[in-house]
Amino acid sequence: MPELPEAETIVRDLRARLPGSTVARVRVKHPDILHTGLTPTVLDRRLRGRTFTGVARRGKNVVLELDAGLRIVINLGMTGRVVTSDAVRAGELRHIAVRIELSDGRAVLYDDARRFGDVDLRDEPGWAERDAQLGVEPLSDAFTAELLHALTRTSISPIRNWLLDQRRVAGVGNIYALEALFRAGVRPTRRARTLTRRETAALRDELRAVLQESIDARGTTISDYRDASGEPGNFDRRLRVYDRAGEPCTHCGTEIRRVVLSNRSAFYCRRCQK
DNA sequence: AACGCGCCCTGTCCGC
DNA sequence: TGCGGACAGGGCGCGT
Repeated sequence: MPELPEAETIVRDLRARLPGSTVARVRVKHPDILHTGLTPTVLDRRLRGRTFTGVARRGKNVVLELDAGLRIVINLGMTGRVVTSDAVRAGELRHIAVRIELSDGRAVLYDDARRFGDVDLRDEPGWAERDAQLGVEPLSDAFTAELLHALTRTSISPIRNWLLDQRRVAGVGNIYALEALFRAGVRPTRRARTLTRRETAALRDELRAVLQESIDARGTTISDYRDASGEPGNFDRRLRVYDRAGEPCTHCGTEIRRVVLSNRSAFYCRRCQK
């Protein structure tokens, strides 16, 4: 579910609620969402008494920062939510996998119906390792047209698949990859290395635009995404191709097509996208 | 080495 | 109303 804009929205909400609070204890209901090697006992023991100092985002990951350089790294998978207990009604969350109880009586809750998410705990060097696995932040100054062009030269993958690989560009998922490709006039099936300089420049610009516009709208809610305040996002009304198979293209009226790439749907306008 | 596929798991929707 | 199948915003591990 959540891509960069949804993670960013959650991070901004938590940033207003979490720093300064101290962990009392941690309860894990579904240990299968813990990162490989991490156990409920270790998580509880290492977090007790630690104080939250900040909240950050890296790609699609929500990063809860604590003193002593500790970080809780949360990948939301398809249905993950991170909220503080004071922001939701009792009973609203039906799949709480991890509950981080705070000394002020509140709790940080990780809820995940499908349990595709991942909760990890990292010290400073451990975080550096994870950070290094992720590609460039698309909203950063480092994400230039030059860089995107250079990175795509060696790949024969369809550009949609290429964009989903978090080791290259961090934070782009299926929705925003397809929306950016539509705006840039590039078909999702095009092999990455065949994009012209003009096309990679347009794709870079449109990716940044669509991600920023979605952040401004507090993300996209298809069905169950909610931000850390429990509110749905508003960007779904602005989607031009995602999940619009059979509907007319907003630009030319041609029916939007659906194709399957690597077992995941891709949507495009065959007239507007070359 | 890079790539695509199957799979992880639960919920929802659609056709019969 | 019930049931089976398809599908879902992600990403890992595997075989090629």
